[in-house]
Amino acid sequence: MGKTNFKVEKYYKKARVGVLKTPHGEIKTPNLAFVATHGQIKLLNKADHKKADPDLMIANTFHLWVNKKVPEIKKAGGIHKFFGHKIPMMTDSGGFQVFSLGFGKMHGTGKIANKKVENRKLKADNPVKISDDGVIFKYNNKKYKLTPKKSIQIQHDIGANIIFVFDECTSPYHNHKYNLEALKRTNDWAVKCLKAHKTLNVHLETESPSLFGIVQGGIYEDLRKKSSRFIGSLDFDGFGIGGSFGEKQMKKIIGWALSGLPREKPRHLLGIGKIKDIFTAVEQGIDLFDCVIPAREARHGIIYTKKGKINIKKFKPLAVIYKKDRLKAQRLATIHNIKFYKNLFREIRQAIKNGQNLSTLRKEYNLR
RNA sequence: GGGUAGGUGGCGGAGUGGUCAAUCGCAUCAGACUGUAAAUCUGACGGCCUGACGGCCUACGGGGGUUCGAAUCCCUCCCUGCCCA
Repeated sequence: MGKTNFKVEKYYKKARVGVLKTPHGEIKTPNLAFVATHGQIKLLNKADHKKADPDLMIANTFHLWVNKKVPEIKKAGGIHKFFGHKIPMMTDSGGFQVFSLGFGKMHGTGKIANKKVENRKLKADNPVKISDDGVIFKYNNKKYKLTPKKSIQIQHDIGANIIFVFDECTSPYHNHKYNLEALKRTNDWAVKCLKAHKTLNVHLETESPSLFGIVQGGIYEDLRKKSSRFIGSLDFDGFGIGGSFGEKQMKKIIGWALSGLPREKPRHLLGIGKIKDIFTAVEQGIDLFDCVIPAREARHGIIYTKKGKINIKKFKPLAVIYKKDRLKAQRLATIHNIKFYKNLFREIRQAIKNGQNLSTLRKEYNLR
C-alpha cells in the first residue's frame, strides 16, 4: 500500500498524538492541512508559502482536473515538483464538489446546517447529476464525468502523498432515506476506489500515494456506525470523516463515525475547522483536519489572535494598510492565520503529550 | 458676449406628472464564512417613532407658478461643463 506510516505516540483519554511519515516529511498529529485547491494557498506566492510554512496542504482533484492542470502536473512528475512544494500533500477526491456544486447550491447551504432553514434560496434543479456509477458535473458549459476509478486515476497522476476515495457528500438537509441511498453508493465507490488504487500501485515503483476511505452517513447514528464498520473493515491507509453535521451534534457524530475504525490508523475530519470544533474533534480522537477557514477569513480581513478575531478593516492601524494595499494585507493575513493555526495545533499536541485536559487550552483559545 | 449640455441623497449616476424617500454602482456601517461556486456573500444606509407591520417630517440648485398631485411641466434667478467669438 501507500508509502505513509502512522504511529500513535500517546493518548490522553481519547485524544492522541502521533506521527504520520510520508516521503515528503513527517506530519505530527493532530494537525491540519491548509487548503490549496489549485495547488497553492490562495494569494500566496512561493516566498509566502515558505514564510507561512504549513505542515501539510490539500489540493483538489476536481478543480485541478477541470482546469486542465493534471497533464502538466503529471508531466512534471507530480504536484510536489510542479509547484515546488517540499511538504506532505493531500488531494481531495472531488466528492465534496458533488455536494457543493450540487445539493449545496440547490439547498442554499454549506455542509453545516445553519439555523435559517426558511431563508434558504432553493434551486429547482440539481446542476450535478448523480448516478450509481458516477457523477456528471457541468463546468464552463462542458460536462465532466467523475467516477471512482477516474478520481483515483487523476489523483495518482497528481501524485500527492495522501489521496481520498471518491464519495458522495450529502447535504445537511438530506433525510435518512436519501443518506442511506447515498451511503450505499459511497460504500460501493469505496470498494471500486480501493481496487483502482491497488491496480495503479502495482505499476508504480516510487512514492505511491496512501489512500484514505471516507465515512459518511449524515447526522444518523445507524448510518454513521454502519459506514464506519464497513469502511473501517477495508484495507485503507487511513480514514476521512466526511459529510454534513448538524449545528451541535458534531461530538456525537464523530464518535459514531470513529466507532468502527481501527485505532492504529489515522483519522481525518474532512473540512472542519473552526477552533471550537477542532478541540471537540481532537478530544474524540481525530488526528487530521483540513479547512478553508484560516485562509478564507484572512482574505475577508479577519486575523486570529488568542484574544479573539480582529477585523482588519475595523481596526484603525491595520485598516489604513488594508486600504492602501489590500492584496498585501490579505496575503499577510493569510500567512498570519496559518501560523496561528500551526501554533494552535502545536499547543494541542503538547497538551496531550503532557497529559493535560484540553479544556484548559480551549479556554485560552476562547473563540467561537 | 453668443450657443449648448447639465445641476438628484457622502460620491458617481438612473428616473422625466401619481405605483418615488427616489433603480443601480461606489463609499460607509453591521453580520456571515467549516473536504473553496468564496480577495466572497447577506443586511442596513435622509430624519424621527416602532420589536415588527407601519406612521410622521424634510427632500431631487434657489425662489415662484400650473395641477387633485411635481424630481418630473412653466417662469425667473444662481451655478457648472463644453463649443464659438
